[in-house]
Amino acid sequence: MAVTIKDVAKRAGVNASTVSRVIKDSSEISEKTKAKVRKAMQDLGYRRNAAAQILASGKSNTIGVVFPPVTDKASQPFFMKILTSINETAREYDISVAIATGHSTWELKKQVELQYSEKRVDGFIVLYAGKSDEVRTYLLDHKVPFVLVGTPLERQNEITHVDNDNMLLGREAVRHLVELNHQNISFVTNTLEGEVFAERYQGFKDETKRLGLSRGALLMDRDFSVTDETALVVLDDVLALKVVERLSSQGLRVPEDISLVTYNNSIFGSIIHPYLTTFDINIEQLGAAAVRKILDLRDAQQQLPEKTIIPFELIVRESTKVRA
Amino acid sequence: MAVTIKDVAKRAGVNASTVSRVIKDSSEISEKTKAKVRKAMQDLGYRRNAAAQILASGKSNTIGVVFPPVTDKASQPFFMKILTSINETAREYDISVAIATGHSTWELKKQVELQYSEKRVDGFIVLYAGKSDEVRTYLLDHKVPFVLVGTPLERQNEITHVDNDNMLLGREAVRHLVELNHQNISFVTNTLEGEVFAERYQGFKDETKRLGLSRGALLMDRDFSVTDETALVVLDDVLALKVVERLSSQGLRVPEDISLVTYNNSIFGSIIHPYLTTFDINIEQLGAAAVRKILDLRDAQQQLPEKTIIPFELIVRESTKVRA
DNA sequence: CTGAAAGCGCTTACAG
DNA sequence: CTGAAAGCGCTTACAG
Repeated sequence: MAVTIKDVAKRAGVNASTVSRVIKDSSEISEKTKAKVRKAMQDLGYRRNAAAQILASGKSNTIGVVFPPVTDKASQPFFMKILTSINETAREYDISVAIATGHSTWELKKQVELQYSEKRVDGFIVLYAGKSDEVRTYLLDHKVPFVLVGTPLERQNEITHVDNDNMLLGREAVRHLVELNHQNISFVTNTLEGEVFAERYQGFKDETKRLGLSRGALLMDRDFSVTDETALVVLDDVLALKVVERLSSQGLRVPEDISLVTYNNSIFGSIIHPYLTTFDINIEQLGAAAVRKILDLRDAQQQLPEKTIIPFELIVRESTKVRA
Repeated sequence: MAVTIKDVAKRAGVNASTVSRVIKDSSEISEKTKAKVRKAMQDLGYRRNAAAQILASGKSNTIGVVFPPVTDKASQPFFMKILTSINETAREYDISVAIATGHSTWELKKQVELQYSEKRVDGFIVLYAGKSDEVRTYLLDHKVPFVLVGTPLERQNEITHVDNDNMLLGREAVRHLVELNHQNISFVTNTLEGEVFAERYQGFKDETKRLGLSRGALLMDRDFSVTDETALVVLDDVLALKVVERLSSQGLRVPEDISLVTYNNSIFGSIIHPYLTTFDINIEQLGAAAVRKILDLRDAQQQLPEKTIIPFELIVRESTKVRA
């Protein structure tokens, strides 16, 4: 059958345990022996058997990625992008990725529990934050290592998480618009829930207040309309598309009549004109940082929960301009 | 540590091998013994150790899902949707899912090779079709079980694949428009490559020809414009958004002046008006069928490559109307 | 229908 | 620096 450690050992004229040590590049082994063994591995085309290694070592070297329970939400480009980034970073550390998806938190919890109890994974990266749910409760209760992408609304102090600074994101949007000479600025949202809205809006309010420009939030619903605004901060790209359309039906053009800055830099922002001025939230780094954190947690190099802030970048495109 | 098969055996007063047989619900074991053993498993909270099972059985019970090499492409909703569907179907069969992502076919091939040679996966589902590449060559050359989602352009006869009937999809689009009394219909594309374009366009041509309405394809580029068309068939949702915009800038409104039918029923089609009339290609079923096929292949219940056709459904929304 | 035993391919104290 | 041995937790012929 396949080439095993024993075959390599025989060919190299050493013991199997030595081969094992060479595989993990143990500093105990002399360079000479290492070279000899590596040559034998080469010659034979040796590949480790993952299952055997996991069983013997007790480490799965696999992390589970938990998607949000709503399938619709999961089809946003964000998730595929971060999954790619997680997978690539994991590979650098020779770690595999398993996934948990489902239509409800109950299903998700079942999967998470199964994967962990069958020792398929060493820990999890959870791709949704906000309020606590069954999944998180399970992880916390059973002291399973995990990191959250986003900011938890509860027990924030006990959860290692990775996120952008959404408050700052709120403030910076205002700053950009004010630099373009805008004064009458509103924040547009289609939800009042979730930590993303809460924090971006808070940042928006803080900054407008600081500048003496205080305004409220506009809810994007049937009755949405603007009054004297010359600029808007919109919660995300997809919503921004709808806002542009609505404004247009009210005879307002972006950016000629009204400027608009939004978030996420997803593909939605650059399909049709005006291409959207948007904050890139650096999904690649979010994913990479999440992987590093979960590995730290697993190896207990760091036990205290901490928050990692990922920088963002303003992408100026067509939806904002200087107020005349 | 964790509860093992031995603990269960002791508690149930049987041999470990009997417990193992109960786990896989072997017909050799009496119902009485099964009940006894199951009770013991319950009491002890037994969970199998996945790695041990894989090592001993030689089956990983995991399938690898290979994403296309371009990250941009991978962020289309299609991929996350099918991944979800694959994962859910796999779960029904007690199968895990591993993923392979990368920026180049070379990276992808490296991963695929690694996963297979380390015996992490039993086979693969490849999420992109078209021309052959390193990945597919590797799989074919090494006789690795795999199924393609989409239609291969080469060696089609040797590859098990799952796809919609794109030719029929082309014809049906014409049919829908003709039913609405349209006669001057063109096909709009932004690429001349790929089997999706080739087949949908072929179907379009066949049907228009049959009806004596023959027209060519319009390439969506800088110079795009229509002449006497009253209806268009557009290659996909995202392109359709751009087409609507371009038409609008030429003073043509959809569907008042020109009808438009497109494909994929992605989220892009229902963000802004006109919501697009589109064919739902049934991604869930594509994923589910792919899983079943790869399991069949693995278990060699069926060795001959075959094509599985997944049905589609026309979703009529706002972008098509009866020609006055 | 059930048990005893060997084995899957690694890792890791323990010795030297 | 290297080897011999036990063990990780299962599965699966082989016997009876």
